[in-house]
Amino acid sequence: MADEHFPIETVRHSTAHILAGAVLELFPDTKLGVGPVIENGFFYDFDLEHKFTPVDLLKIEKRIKEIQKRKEKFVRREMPLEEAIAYFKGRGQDFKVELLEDIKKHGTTKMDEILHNPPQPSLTLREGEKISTPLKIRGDKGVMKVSVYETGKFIDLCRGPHVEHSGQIGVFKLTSIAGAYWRGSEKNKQLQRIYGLAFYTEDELKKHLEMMAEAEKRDHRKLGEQLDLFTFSDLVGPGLPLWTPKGTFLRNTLDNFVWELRAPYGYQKVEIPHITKKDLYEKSGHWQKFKDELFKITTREGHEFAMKPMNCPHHTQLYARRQFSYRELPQRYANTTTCYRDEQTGELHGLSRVRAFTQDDAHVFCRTSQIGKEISNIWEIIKKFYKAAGFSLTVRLSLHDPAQMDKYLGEEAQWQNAEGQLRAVIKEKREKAIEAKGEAAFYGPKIDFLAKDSLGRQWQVATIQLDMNQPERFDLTCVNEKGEKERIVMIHAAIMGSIERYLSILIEHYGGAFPVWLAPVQVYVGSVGKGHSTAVRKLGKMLSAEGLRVETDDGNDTVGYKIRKAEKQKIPYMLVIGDKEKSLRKLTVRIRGQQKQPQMAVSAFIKRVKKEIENKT
RNA sequence: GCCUCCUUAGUUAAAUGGCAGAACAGCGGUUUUGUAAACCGCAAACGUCAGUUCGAUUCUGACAGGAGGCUCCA
Repeated sequence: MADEHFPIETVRHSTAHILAGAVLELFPDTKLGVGPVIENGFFYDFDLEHKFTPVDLLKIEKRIKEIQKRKEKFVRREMPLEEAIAYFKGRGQDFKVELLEDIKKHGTTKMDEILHNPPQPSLTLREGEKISTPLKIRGDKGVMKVSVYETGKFIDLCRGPHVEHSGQIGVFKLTSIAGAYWRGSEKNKQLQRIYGLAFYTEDELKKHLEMMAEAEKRDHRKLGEQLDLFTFSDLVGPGLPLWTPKGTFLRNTLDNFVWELRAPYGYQKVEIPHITKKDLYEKSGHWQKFKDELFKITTREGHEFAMKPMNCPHHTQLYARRQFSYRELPQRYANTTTCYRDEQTGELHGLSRVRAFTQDDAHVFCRTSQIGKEISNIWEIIKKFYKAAGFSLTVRLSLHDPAQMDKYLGEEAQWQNAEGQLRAVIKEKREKAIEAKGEAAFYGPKIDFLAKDSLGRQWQVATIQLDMNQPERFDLTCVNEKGEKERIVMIHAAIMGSIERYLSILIEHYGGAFPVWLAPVQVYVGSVGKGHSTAVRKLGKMLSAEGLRVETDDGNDTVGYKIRKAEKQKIPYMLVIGDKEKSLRKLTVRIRGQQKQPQMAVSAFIKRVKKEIENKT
């Protein structure tokens, strides 16, 4: 058990240090990268000839435990920069030297910006520790100094703070070995990264491991196969899911739900081809930015086409078909349609990252004065949609990064304006949003929605994007009250984002046990014995006629076996028909995941199921 | 794309430098069953292509596919 007087980040960070120390003891020639704190634990990057194996992880764990017993003190020392450079150079710690040289040149290692999950160093210090976060310190005589921490023979460049001695590090477990580029750039050398978990107590670690095991059980790739929802084929290719009847049912049902929610707000369905001449993307700006990720097609006459990686440019051409009056605006075009992106093979993952995905996309073409109302409406749709599945939403305002304007279309002033518009909507709606610099799309700022699932994990889901660039590029206008051409704006609104990705989240959220309204099969009807087939079929027909999705089974298996099959398919209701139910006056109803079997009349059962469908529970 | 690891029936999986053993699912039969696995039988697999070897599912390499990361993500 770790000392709870220290913030958990400190405990994790110190654990990372001891990990590095243990690796150095076991593999003395190791060069050290960096070892920050991440969610639930830490990692440390190493460079050495030897390739770590899972057996090494056990050895390293053992050595860490030994160091733990030694209770080695974390001693903070301040060294003049030059001395530190010489020191780490002498030990062959080239990466540390590189970091120090950077401090010398730029005054910072820039590591925080580079790391994907920048550690949030805690400012809480233990008593008697005066200096905290700044890694570099300007000494009294103007000599630049850095802080190093010494534990036993191991010394690391570090801003601290740390626990007092190695006996106080966290209850930990080394979880995996992975490759990671030095400083996060694929141009650099790839180091070996060891990931670890660390908590205050055994109990917390155990709980976390249990959560991970539960997440693994719910892995949508596994459940997708078990529940027969989708599949992949080596002949078709990676990242190209094929949808079974049950999976297709889920897709359509979700899409219909979105459509139902959109209907009151005046959306109209449109349809577009899935390929285009490259000219469209040259004009939109996508070609220059994303040409490597496009699936390209050359026609027999030598013209270059591309599969559409998104729908907005096509939709602009729908709007551009004629001149609209301000009276006809907003024009709201909704389109559930598949997009294609040539993702790197290493990035593909189940349904969450694929090469062919279906967007529930909509574009609102409106006047600047209409932005607030339109975004507010989309926001309402999103809230209703995610509430139905029991997700709690967090909102993020994704802004541009003024330091990297080359990443974006348009001018700084235009961005300021667009972002101001979004802030105004958020304020007017009295919603809370965290602001995130550099998370914007290249054509405009976004309001992103993050959903927390039943295991407490957060996923980015819906997004509303304000685009002032593409209307400019495609010269989209309306005629205003004065008879002048007025520049319009475009709002991108996806509720699920991608159906594939949303389903991956939904499958894991429900653990495959979909609510009745979504379940591909809602009711299972099985027979007890030979004489009950007719009654089973009759009831099946009766329930189907009521619009329920029923699977009947009068095979010659035992009742226990039939129930097992239905439970494994996570069918919400199971009915067994035997002598007792032959008359169909009273049904014995088994509810998924429950042992009790309430008795009810057929009509009462139908009423109950229909009510659940109605309420989407 | 990069790093590490993996690839045996539909699925889960065992063993092996010299015939690949099983479970579940499937199919055929027996049984007619009361809420998470009745019984018997049958069929079905070493990802692909090279190399080493008398002989390769096993060793080596390439390719394909997968896993965990990294990079990327309109």
